[in-house]
Amino acid sequence: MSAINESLTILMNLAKVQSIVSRRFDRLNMHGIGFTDFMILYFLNQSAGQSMRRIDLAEKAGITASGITRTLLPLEKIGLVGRETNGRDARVSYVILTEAGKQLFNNASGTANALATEIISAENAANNGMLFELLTQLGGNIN
Amino acid sequence: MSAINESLTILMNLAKVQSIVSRRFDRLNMHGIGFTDFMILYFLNQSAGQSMRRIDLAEKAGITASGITRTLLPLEKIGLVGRETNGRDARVSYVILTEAGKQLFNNASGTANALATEIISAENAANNGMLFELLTQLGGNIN
DNA sequence: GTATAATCATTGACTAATCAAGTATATGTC
DNA sequence: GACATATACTTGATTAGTCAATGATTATAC
Repeated sequence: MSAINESLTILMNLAKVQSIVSRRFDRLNMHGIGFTDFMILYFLNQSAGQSMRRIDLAEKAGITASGITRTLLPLEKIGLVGRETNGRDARVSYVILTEAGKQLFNNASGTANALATEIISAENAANNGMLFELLTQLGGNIN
Repeated sequence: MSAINESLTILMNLAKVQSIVSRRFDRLNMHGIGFTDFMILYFLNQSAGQSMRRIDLAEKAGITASGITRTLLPLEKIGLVGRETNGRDARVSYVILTEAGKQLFNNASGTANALATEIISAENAANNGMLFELLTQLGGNIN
C-alpha cells in the first residue's frame, strides 16, 4: 500500500518544479505579461506570417480552447495581438502578432532568457540537452 | 532578437507538459480529489506520525503558505485531514492525515500510479532515472 | 525586559485557467 | 441536397491558486 512508482514521483516533481518556476516568472511581471502570455507571443513570432489559428496556439501551449480565448482577451485589449478571419472557413479566427506585440516580445525575451538561465544552471549542458529531449518527448516539440 | 535560449525552451516545454499532465489527472476526478490534493496526502502519509506543519507541506508541494490554507480547506471539510496545535509554538498548526484520508490515499495511489505509468512510458527506464534526477535537482527532493 | 524583527497562518481581492454547454460553420454520407 | 457528425470558438459557472496585508506569536539584540 502507498507504493508510489517512479513515474508518479517524476510527475509530482514536475508539478512542484513548474509551480515554482511559473511563480518566479509571474513575479517578474515581465513587461506586464505572464509566462503563458510570453509563450503565446513566442509561438506567434515563430510562425509564418506571425499568425496562427487560435486552436493551434492552444495546442502548442498545452492549454484548452477556452483557455486560449480567455488568455488572449487581455492581450488583444492592450494591443499585443490582433484578430483576423479566414475567408474560406468562417469558424476560424486567426491571431496575429502586432508590431507592439513583436516589440514587447523582443524586450521580454531578454528578461526571460536571463531568468531561465539562472534557474537552469548552464553548468550541466549535457543534462540540459537530455532534459530537453525528454520533455519534448512528453509534450511534443515546442519549437 | 527573439533568440530564445535552451534553458527557456526547456521551461516552456515544462510548462506545457505540466499543463497537459495536471489536466489529465484532474480529469480522472480521482476519488474526488485533484493532483495537488493527492500530493498532499502522499506527503502526509510519508511523514513521521502522519503529521506535518502547514508551512512544510506547502514548501514540499511547491505552493505558497496561503495556497496550502486554501487547498487544505476542502480536504478538512470532507475529513481527509485534521488539525492539531503545537503546545510549544502557538503560531504553528499541524495537519494530520485521518484514517479516512489514509484509506482514500491508498485507493487513489493505484489509479495515480496507473496513469503516471501510462504517461511516462516505462520503455526508457534509464531516461526516466535521468529525468527524475534532473527534476529533483531543480525542485529539491520530493521524497 | 523591552523593542525590533522574523515566522506561521489566514483573509480579501484577484487572476488564470478548467469544464460543460452552446453557437456557428463545414464536411461526409446516403 | 438534407442530415448527422465534426470542428472552431465563446460563454457561464467554478476552482485552484497568487499577492499583499494582517494578526498572532516567538526569537533576537541591546
